Amino acid sequence: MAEKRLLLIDGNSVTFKAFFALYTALGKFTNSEGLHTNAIYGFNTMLETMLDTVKPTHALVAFDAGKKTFRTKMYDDYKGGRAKTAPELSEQFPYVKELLAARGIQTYELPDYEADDIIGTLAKQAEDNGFTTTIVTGDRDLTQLADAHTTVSISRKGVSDIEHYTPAYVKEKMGVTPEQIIDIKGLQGDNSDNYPGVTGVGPKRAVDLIGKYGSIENLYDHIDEITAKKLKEHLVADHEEALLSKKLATILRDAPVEKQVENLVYEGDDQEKLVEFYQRMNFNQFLSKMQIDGETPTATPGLKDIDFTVLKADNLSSLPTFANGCEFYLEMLGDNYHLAEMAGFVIGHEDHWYVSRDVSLLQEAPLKGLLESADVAKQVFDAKRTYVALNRLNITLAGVDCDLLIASYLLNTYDNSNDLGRVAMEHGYHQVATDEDVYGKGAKEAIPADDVDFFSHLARKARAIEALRPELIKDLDTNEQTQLYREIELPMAFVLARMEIAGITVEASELEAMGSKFTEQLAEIEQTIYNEAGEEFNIGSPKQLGHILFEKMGLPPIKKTKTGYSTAVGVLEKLAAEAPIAENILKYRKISKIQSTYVEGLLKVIHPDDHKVHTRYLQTMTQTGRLSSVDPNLQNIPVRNEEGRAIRKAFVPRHPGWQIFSSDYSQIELRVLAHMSHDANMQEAFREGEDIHAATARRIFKMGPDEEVTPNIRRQAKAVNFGIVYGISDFGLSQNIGITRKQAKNFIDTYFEEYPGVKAYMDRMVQQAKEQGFVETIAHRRRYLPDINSRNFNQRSFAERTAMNTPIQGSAADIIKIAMIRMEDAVKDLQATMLLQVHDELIFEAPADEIETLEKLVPSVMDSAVDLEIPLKVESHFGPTWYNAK
DNA sequence: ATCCTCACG
DNA sequence: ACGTACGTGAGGATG
Repeated sequence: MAEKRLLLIDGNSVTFKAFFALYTALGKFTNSEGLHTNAIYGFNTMLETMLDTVKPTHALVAFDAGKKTFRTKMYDDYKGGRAKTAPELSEQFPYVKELLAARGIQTYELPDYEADDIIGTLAKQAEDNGFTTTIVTGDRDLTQLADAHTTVSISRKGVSDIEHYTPAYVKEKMGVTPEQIIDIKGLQGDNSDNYPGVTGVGPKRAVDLIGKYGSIENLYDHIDEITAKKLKEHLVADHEEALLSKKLATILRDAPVEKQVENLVYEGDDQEKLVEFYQRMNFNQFLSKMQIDGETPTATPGLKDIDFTVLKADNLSSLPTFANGCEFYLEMLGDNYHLAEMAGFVIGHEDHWYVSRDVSLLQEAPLKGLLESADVAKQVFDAKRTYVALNRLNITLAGVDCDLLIASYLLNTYDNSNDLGRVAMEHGYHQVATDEDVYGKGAKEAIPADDVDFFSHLARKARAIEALRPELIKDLDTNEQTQLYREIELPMAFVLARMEIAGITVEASELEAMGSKFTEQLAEIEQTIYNEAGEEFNIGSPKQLGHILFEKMGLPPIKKTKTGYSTAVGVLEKLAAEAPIAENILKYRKISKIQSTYVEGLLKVIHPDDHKVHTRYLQTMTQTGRLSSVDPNLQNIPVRNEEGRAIRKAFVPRHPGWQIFSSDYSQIELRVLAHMSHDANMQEAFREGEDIHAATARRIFKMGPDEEVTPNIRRQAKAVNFGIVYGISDFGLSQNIGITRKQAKNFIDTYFEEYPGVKAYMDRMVQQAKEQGFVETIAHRRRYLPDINSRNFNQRSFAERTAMNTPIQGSAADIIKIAMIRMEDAVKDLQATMLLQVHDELIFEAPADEIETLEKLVPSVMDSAVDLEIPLKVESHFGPTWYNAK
């Protein structure tokens, strides 16, 4: 007879474990309907592991039927005092059961009994019928069921870290046999199940006593042998409790379970149901895994076939005119669309899809005309990427009506994936795979050689754009985000595209000259440090450096990181007073940072043909609405110290005699705060044109009108102003300006007394986030804050600070974006070109004779971008290089 | 891949 | 009491 293997799972216990194992990732595990899925996901992970290792022929998952059981009848307070199950968890139970149905596993619950008793009873039945049984649970109590043919598997920390309890392992680990577990629990009680046991007996004594006497009953038969006086007293006094607790701890082997173990045959997955379930839960990894394990290795499960026409030079004329618009997607491998090879495209509408690998067809009629026509509406995913790439083919994309990527980002900033398949799944659409699924990743990433595979994927992308557009557009409207979308973000994409294409000229020779100077300096400092340390080591390794400083040289470790000693700037600065090596390390760090990131980093990305660097602005990345810049990042070129600032000498205009011109908003975030909070005192300071940090200093230090604001006092006030914008905490402020927490708290309290409108604003934002789940900027940009009601102090505090900061930072981002869009039009008759944006600053190149014009024009466009309750202020600078534009 | 450090607003 | 400033990207070391 073939071996019969039974898998029994404690559904409640494992779901609980899974929920808490993935608790920190709770925010990431939600499906498109807002259902939390972390416990379902974790449960399935555990299930996969167990199915793989046990290979069961029979299986069942038992659940608790309700709160009241025969145990609560025996003892009122059984499992009393437990915190209510979090709603994020309880909502997941029905879906765990649905998952199990799709996986071909029966579930069962029995009124008045716990899952444990069902398992105990079935395990007994299985034993009598010659099964080998594996029990899965998160609860150690079930180890009492371990025997020669029954293993109890307990998940430890995560969901895949599983410990297998055989009788021998129980004995080794717990010091008693499985049958004696209940005696142990009888004596020591159980805090989580809330029953007492014997006073003064903990795990250690319980194991000792049971080891010696075998059982509670035998122990009481020999109670006179106990010599420890206090212990004996307690045992006698708590005799009844001990017996009751033992009874409560005993798992039934004869509950009235209606299932017969022979009927628990494991049927295996219902493929169709499971695919549908995974899709609904957004379990893309499990979906991909099915694809790998499944019989049809190239097709993602659940994808239906799609028709397409392959375009060739000789059938281009068969293309429709697309009077009702079309979907268009240009495919390339890799992120950097300035350079990436274009692999193919799809164009079409209403399930007529035209595809090709030959992008040069786009330069032919009628395709070029279609793409360049403002009258043919194009629906795309990532307009900026498409525009820049088409520009390389001398095609100027026009008539873009909808960019699905931007729409999705505005609806929820967490949906910032640049993958169409992923975004589609976020919105519950599953008829398109992710690029990773089709193209692979890492070294194996490639466009499929098979035409059907590749073209189907392209066609599905186009169809997804068409299918998702109406819903997303409607959602934007519901959120009052249509204007943000149509008038800010969509036009912004093209402004950014043109800035990226323009690029900024960087003189390699300048960087190379700096580089050789730095190389010499580094060698020199390196030698000094080796001498001071008494040996050579890798200064760039925090680990080796920590060893040298704090172990070999015995300096006091001021701060620790997760993995060792901190060697961050703050720490080294404190050490510098007593150890000159610290000073040298700081100098070494500073120079090697400039060398590797800026000199070498920039040299690597200068385009050999035009001597420019072409960054990419990520428009759908940040949680606040700011842009970010990559490849290279041109938003963090050094400026705060002179050595680094010199890098800016390499950034020059594209023509000799031209100038770099830069305008920046002065204190834009504090002005936005003054506007949004309507705080009269802060608004007055800005209207009077006061130095806001000095004004704040006068207020929080209660200074008289004739008292002078010293630089140090102003510096402290400035830090408080910054702190306010960040969503202040006394600790953060105290760290930043080196005062005690108490002093910091005083500053903050006084600040809020002096600027009561600001205090009210902060409270209002947190309140709003709690009530509606998100905060908004002046242009209705949203950020959802699911952690705002978290029971975890840290998560909640972070969400609160974010609620205060995001409307400020995000509104400032809104303002400069509006200015940038208007700027293009404002400078269209000039040769001046907008090149860079650095959050509150715009950088241009222009002929010298246009500078005078720009000095008036640029600030006027910037300060009139929005109408606030207080004026915006803009300052301008220019010079022959970026370095000189100060 | 992840941590640490450090560049910017 | 909890452990903290907000938002980013890049390079180097390390597992």
